[in-house]
Amino acid sequence: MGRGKIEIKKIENSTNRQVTYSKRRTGIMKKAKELTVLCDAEVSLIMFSSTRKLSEFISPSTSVKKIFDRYQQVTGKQLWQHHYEKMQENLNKLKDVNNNLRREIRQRKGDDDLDDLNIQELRDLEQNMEKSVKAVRDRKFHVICTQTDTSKKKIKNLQETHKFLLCELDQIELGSHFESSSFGLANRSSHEFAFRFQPSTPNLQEGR
Amino acid sequence: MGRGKIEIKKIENSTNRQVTYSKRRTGIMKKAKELTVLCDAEVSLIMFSSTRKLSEFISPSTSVKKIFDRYQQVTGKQLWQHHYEKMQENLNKLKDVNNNLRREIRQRKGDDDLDDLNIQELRDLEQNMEKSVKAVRDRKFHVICTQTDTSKKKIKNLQETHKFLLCELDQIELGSHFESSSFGLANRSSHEFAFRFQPSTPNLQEGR
DNA sequence: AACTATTTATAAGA
DNA sequence: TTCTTATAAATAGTT
Repeated sequence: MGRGKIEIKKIENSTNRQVTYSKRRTGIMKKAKELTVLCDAEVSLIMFSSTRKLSEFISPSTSVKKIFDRYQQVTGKQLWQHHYEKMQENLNKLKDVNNNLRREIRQRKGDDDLDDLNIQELRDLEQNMEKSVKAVRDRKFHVICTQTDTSKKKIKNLQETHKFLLCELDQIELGSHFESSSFGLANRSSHEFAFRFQPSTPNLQEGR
Repeated sequence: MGRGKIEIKKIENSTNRQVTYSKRRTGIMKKAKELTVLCDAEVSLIMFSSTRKLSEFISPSTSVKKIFDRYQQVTGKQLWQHHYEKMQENLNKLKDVNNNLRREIRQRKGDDDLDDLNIQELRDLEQNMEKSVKAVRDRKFHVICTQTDTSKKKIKNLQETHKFLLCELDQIELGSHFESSSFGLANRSSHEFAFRFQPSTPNLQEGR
């Protein structure tokens, strides 16, 4: 339909191809619309040009998602469904595991769910829990011991620092007496004290 | 394009509509094919007739899935993605919950994971577990008591039955002596015994 | 983007 | 559904 008949094969001239695409795209879109209206059909027409540009026509009564869901139903091609179902399955499995874990915790908490256990199961559970309490208690003792140990060391450290300070103080007081009596500069001694006090106890803060 | 011009509106005559659909479907499919070949385009044409019959044309170089994936990419319309992401989110949440539950159980089992707890948490856990063990123990005792109780009742029941049987036996033996001595029918006594024995102990089986 | 000669699609009828 | 055919519509090549 045109000035001359053309062979249906790829148009090699890029410009020509583009022009033809544009013209025919308009044509096929019109056809799709007419089909929709005349025949009460649902049409989805999606086109990508060789330059990857998207054009689409969807019957107003529907949507791409609807068309596609229906397409999947009819063809039986699952495409995403598989992925989906696997996920759902996973979800349910996790839920199950979750419920079992919760139940175990409830039993171990003695909340309820104990009614389902028979005497032997109760005995086992009790024994198991005794063992567990012991483990927790052991761990607690261990922590306490460690802390006690640390405390002892701290105290020892502090005592030594204290002793050292007393020593220093003695020396300072001796010096101060000497200085003030020799040169009469007693009001300068407090500065001297402050100056010498701080740098000689650098590990006071570190004794954590 | 035909013997007469037609208005583009729904063809009310069902048969006509069907015929037109069939003809135009062929036409639009041909157009889609030509577009694909001539212009090196990727086309997806999906149609549902008013009778819900599916027809499709997909460019040979692609597939419905590819076309739709690309469509989603280009349009940004996510379609299924939302559903998907929600599911994934759910899955991750469940996994987290799961891990926390597992950790709690491990702590309650004293397996490991106790290293993360400080002294106060350990104390609380220990106390909590002591309480739980008590609950389990109580439940065990309760079950034992119930069982003991049931046993006692069973025994009592059996004892009474036994007593009753002895009583009956005595009477039978007395009767038997009397009968056999008075009328000399000693060989009939065994039947009488069997007859009277069974119906007089109907609750023997019920003592479970 | 418009024109138009020609091909193509198709409405109506068989 | 298919064929026929008159006619409407689409479009290739041109401007």
